[in-house]
Amino acid sequence: MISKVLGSRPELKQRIKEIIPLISEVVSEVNSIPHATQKAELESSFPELLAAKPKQERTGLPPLEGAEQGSVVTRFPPEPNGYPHIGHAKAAIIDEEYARMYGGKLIFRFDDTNPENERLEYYAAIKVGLDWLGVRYDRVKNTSDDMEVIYKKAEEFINAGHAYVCTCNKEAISKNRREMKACKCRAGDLSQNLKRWSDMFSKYKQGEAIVRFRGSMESENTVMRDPTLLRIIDEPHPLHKSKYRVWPNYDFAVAIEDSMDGVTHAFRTKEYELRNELYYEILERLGMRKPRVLEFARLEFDGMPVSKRILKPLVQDGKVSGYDDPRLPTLEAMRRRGIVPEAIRKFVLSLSFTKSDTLAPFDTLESFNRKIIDATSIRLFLATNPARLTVTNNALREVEIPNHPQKDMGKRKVEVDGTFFIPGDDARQLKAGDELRLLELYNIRITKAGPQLEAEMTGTDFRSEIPKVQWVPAQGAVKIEVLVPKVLFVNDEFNEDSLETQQAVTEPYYLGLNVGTEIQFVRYGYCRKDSANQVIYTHK
RNA sequence: GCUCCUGUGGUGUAGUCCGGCUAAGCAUACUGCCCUCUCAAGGCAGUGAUCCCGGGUUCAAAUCCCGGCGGGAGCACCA
Repeated sequence: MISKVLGSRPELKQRIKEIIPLISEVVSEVNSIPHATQKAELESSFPELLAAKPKQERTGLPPLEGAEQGSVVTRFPPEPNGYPHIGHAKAAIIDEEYARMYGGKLIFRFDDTNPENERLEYYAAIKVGLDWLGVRYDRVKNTSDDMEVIYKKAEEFINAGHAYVCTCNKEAISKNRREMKACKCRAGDLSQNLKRWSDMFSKYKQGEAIVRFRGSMESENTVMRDPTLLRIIDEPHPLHKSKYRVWPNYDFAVAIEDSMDGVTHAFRTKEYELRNELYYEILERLGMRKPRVLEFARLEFDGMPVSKRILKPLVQDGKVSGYDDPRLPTLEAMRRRGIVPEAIRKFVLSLSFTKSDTLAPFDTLESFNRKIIDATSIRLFLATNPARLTVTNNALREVEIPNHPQKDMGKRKVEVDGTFFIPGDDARQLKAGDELRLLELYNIRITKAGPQLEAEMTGTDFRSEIPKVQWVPAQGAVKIEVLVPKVLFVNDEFNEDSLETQQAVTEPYYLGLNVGTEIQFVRYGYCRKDSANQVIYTHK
């Protein structure tokens, strides 16, 4: 009660000591009145207090610190070294949402400074993925197009003594870092550094020399112990072939690019957090404008790894069919499976912008997806592990069945001749004498149970109290396979049963549907047509 | 090992900065009812959280302070 009063009248806080006795007096007075009388008093004098508050769902991301309407610039900087996945989606959607929220701009920048990893097909795949997601950007660029600027900044650094060229081998550098010791290269004078720098473009071989940031070998933050800024890579670049062989590494390139591109808010995942100090320090010494760097938790689904290190062998060993295998968290796989971009966006936003580690709930994604696709999914009958059913006194030739219970999606004509397939699971539970309704058709009573069921029609009127089952006419039944993706990894072990194939039959109407159509098989679940004889199970 | 980040129901989050208008909101999952020729979608209701633990400050702490513990990440010439 005290809290309530202070909450609505914060100015009374100063006089708290005087108020407390007053409040307790009033409270005990009210408490002495019978409950029913209290309620009646409330209803007559303050009816608005009893009205229920409307529920409100949070939408969108939390406000951005330091963001001004109209001047926010964000960027999505993937490396074109693999196929886009849910992790990319999260980053891109956050980048775009904030840009939109503040009427700003989104830059789509390929962070392609390691020619050993980049491939043309990945540039394309990432772009396709973004377009599919519906992420709209205001500018596309490649870090590799700015090499001249980056070289200029590197020279500026060397000249100012902020960087030096180190010719020690990897092991020595790593050892020195751990032991907080400087190597003799660090003490080299400007002329030596300049000479070595120019030699990096010709004389040195890959691995023989790197440009190092002059940080502090004693820093608590290991990132600051003279990290690499540029190195030699002789591999031809997919865009620039062999034009360059000295390439900046991530820290150097990103800081310069973000600053130059006018980025105001740079988002990255948590594992980069220790690199913030370096990022800011590079820009400080270069005298360049500093964007705000903010980090968020990685997004990964339980048992659905995203890492190339894990996925690549799976693809190579044929454990999965490719990067679009429906068990994978790649965008292409999710698309094939029937996950819709709007659902991914809603899902990502529901995760909010936080640094806490997330065990992502695939359930929630499915739920969002189901609500979206339900309105447009055509309803069809499917019988898995089909059992044959003969209705001995069938009198109907044809029925018309609506394609959707609420939406007007047309009707389909289904021919019947008394022989059907029904789901094996349903069939197994039937005994002679059981009554059930063949959905949208008529009621039957089982006369003979077993794998070859027989039944007689008992009426056409709809009866809500008897069980219902979907059916497929035996004549013209289309044989299809249902691919049911399950969790890929269980306890870090590849799940050999992660892809189940179910044999099924469906209505001839299926044949006329385009590949990619989302279907809700009644009483079974949502599936996406993948080919003439295969569907992929989306979710329940 | 060192350093950094993080810890709210089964799950994901809101609230935490600026302690009190909330004996913790929303979503998802689950249960029940309504609607419906689906075990879908939609509507309604319900179950479920000593706000990681222990101290402290205060009239008042999920929120502030101290100390633990759990989880994650970084310690590359990868991003």
